[in-house]
Amino acid sequence: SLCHNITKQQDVKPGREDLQLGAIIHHRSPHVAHHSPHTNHPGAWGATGAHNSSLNNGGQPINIYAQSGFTVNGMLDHGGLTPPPTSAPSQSLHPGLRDTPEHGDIGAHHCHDHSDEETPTSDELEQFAKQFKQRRIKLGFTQADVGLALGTLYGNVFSQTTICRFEALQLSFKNMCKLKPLLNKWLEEADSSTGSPSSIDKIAAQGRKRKKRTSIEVSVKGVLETHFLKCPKPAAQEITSLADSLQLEKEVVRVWFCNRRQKRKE
DNA sequence: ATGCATGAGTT
DNA sequence: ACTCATGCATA
Repeated sequence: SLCHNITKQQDVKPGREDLQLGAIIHHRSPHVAHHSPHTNHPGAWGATGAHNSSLNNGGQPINIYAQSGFTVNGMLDHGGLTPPPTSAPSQSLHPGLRDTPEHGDIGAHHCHDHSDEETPTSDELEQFAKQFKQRRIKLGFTQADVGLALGTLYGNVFSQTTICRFEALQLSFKNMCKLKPLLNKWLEEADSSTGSPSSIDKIAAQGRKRKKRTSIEVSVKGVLETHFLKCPKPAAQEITSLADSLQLEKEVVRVWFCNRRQKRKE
């Protein structure tokens, strides 16, 4: 629900005006091995390797996934290391909703005005995201570094993906608002920190079995796209028949539509 | 950077 | 069964 005003320009534009100042960060890149060439295979949940984003050793895919809990649709064993603390209120905010409307605060008088506590506007978020990225790069940190730092700093770890999406404004307005304060704090802490950071503890792993990512052929995607334009929210039965005709698992098609819808809102 | 997937909370 | 926040794995 952010992209309305925010420039979500058609991606893929090599040279953006954005400055990648010569901050050449080398750091050890976490990319690892690839494996089995065969793509999807209904019902095959290979244990996937997980690696440590930062300090990855020899490149050995450390398999942290246990054999125990499955995750077949809906059922789950909760094992996630989701940081429990902080925020809990996840009130729905309508997709199309813009700035948060002011509430008539009766009796609630907040006289302190910190740097920014109030909900930012889309433009402010855009500004911040841009600035954030620049400084992050100048300071020599990767997106993954930041995500990890947020964890050691505030207990909420985030992935490289999320930081990336934040910078690219690809999160919902609400989500952007939630993360901004954290990233802002990290930023302050980042350039002012001289050499105090220690922090290298994060509980290792938990077991989780994840379905191998299905690779949908381009031609098939085309068909899905076409259907999406006509009906972005197909009924269960339509999904079933569509999946059947495309020779995909129903679940895969269902998820595809969910993700497609979500993407549209970004 | 992005595609498909998971899971908690809603509808 | 959906939305939303989030992330592993991969391009």
